[in-house]
Amino acid sequence: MNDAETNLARSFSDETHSGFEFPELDLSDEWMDDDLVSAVSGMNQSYGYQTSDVAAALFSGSSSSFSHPESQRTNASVAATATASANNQNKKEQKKVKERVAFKTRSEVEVLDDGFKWRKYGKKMVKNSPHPRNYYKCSVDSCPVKKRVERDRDDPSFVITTYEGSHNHSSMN
DNA sequence: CGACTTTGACCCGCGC
DNA sequence: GCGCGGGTCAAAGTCG
Repeated sequence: MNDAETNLARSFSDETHSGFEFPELDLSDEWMDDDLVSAVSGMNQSYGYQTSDVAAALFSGSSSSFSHPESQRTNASVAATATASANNQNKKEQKKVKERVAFKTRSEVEVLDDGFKWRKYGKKMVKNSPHPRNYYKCSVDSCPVKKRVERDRDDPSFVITTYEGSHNHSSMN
């Protein structure tokens, strides 16, 4: 882990950021699954924004209801687009009830501190991208949450983080 | 010394 | 049925 990132992330929530560029949150089909897909984009900061608020809200409220006051302060812009799953309860939704939440964040490091501890368990090269994709699991005892991190194909300064499942616990302790 | 990364192999679903 | 792409396992290595 990186202490510098952690400290930055922790202290970031106290600052006030206003120069927030919101570069056209495009939900491409690549990561638009048939499940719930939400997207967070933004941060003119290269890294160190506070994702724990976002993550906490998502993990507690299951991605549709996102009215967390903290998230506004952190400039996390959320587009809760349940578009794909709105009229698509054909086949997948009956089998897979796992919620899937995708973030697209501007960052130069892919391991962002969201308040949880992650254990990497895999790395793969993806076909449509020159960048690898990393697979993480929550390292807390019997927590089923998985996380997938990859870089944007044509904008490597963006990182796409996909959470899957919800935590059993409040934090990493 | 324990917890975590790394990395190739294995597995599985899907399209041809 | 086979090959490919994506996801996971697990043994060995690394780090604190």
